[in-house]
Amino acid sequence: MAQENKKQVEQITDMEVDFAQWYTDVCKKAELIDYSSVKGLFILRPYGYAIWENVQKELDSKFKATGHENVYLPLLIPESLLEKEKNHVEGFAPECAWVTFGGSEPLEERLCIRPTSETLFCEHYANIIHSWRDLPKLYNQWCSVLRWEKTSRPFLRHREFLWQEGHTMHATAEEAIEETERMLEIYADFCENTLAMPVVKGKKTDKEKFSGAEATYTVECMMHDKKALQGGTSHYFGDGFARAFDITFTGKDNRQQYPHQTSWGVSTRLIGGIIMTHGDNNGLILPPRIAPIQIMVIPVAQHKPGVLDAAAAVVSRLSAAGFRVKSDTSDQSPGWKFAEYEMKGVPLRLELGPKDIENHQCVLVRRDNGEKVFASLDQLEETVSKLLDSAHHALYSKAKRTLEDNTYPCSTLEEVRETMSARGGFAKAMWCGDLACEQRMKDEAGVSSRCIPFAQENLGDTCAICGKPAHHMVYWGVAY
RNA sequence: CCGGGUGUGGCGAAGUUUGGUAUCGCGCUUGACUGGGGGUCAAGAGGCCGCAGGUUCAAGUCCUGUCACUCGGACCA
Repeated sequence: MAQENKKQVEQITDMEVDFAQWYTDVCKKAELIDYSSVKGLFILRPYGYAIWENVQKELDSKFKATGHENVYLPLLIPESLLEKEKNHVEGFAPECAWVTFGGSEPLEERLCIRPTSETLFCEHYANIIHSWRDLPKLYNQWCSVLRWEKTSRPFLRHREFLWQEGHTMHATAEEAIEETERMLEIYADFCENTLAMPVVKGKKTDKEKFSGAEATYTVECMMHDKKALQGGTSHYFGDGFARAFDITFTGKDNRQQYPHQTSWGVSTRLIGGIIMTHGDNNGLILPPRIAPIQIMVIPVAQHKPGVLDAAAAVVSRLSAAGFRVKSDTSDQSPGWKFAEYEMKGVPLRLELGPKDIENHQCVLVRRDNGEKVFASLDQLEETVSKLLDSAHHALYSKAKRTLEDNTYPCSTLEEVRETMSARGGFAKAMWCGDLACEQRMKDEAGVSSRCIPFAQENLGDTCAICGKPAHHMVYWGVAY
């Protein structure tokens, strides 16, 4: 019954032919995105935005469940404020956009359109944190930020993008580190259990860590083209920003001290990850737990008496059971509708025609594997629930296999270079910890360090690059 | 930012070499027949040829500039 090998959608370039073009085609044809008149600023169309709304809904409830509160800080940052933390401003200044006029009057101080809000949070925290009783502060904000990137691509690199940024302050370093790890765990859980995207959890090297952070943690995913995409990051700042912004509190011991800080975020880039992790040559494949429409009901021979009523009844039943369900009662042919919702990645299609109604059944077809089943209308809710669940697990396992099958242990730089140029994917190799070696890996093998995984393996005692004693096993790869 | 490619109804293209009435397919609108994998027929609508200058009697076509998209690189989370 499976039809996964049959090409149904001709407007989408095959990913084997041109992966970048396939990706762009899917974004456009599935109506996730449109271009605007300014480079790098994209329009999120209803279907694309709906995916983001589901991301927000899921994550927001996880944040709230772990004690975080939502806030909203301003869009603009005075230059003097941005400059307070040296490393931070060095990292972001090259890609800031500036407001220099208010109406027709030049401003006395130019204002940066936020590329991230650490500085704003710090300024605010300096005002509201005075005592150990004021800690911890667990804030999050959903907003957009602006970074003047030189090249842009739908979801993967926007100049303006939507994200959430959590910013927290803690009395001790231990607490802050714990928070950093907790949030990374939430991201990992969300990627795997909601988006069906397996991750490699780990720590960034100093070279790859966030500007101004003491440590950056990441979840790394692998795309269909075997390149890496960072799913989310969580940073530990120590008290560096607190010192720069003069944030102090009086401890239980009546001593003035600096609080310890974290920040963490995910962005609409995750949507690009979903597309490139699960999609195929017929278009998008959405994991059921994030899909805006989980079940599309397609009435067949809908002009015949009773068909539309039966379809509406199925929609209200499934909707009452908590599923996200729609029906397409337009006068397009059923075949057209099949292709359309396949392209849009709807996880489950429900066909309902006169023959089905007569037999008190419907036809259910899974998007991920094309499997078709005839299901009695009696246990419809249970059947649908099981199918969506299996689809989630199948997508996860498939992606997990891709990740594992394309991760290669390597013992020398030369081996990394050969493996990466021949097959792509991730290389795992031992590393001494020197920036020079990391740089050589980039220059000579074309890969950057993705992370130092929490799950360390001992592949040898010496650095794959210089041969000196190794301290870490690192995942290397080409990143988006 | 550097290098290559591309901008012509909503989409995909031809036309540019050699300047001379704006073309084709899909889609769209209306109607009829259809309907279990992108249906058939008929009649219609829709274009400042990316934008701005210039050359010319005449510019989609030639020249200059500019913007955007795209591929590769550099930069970047």
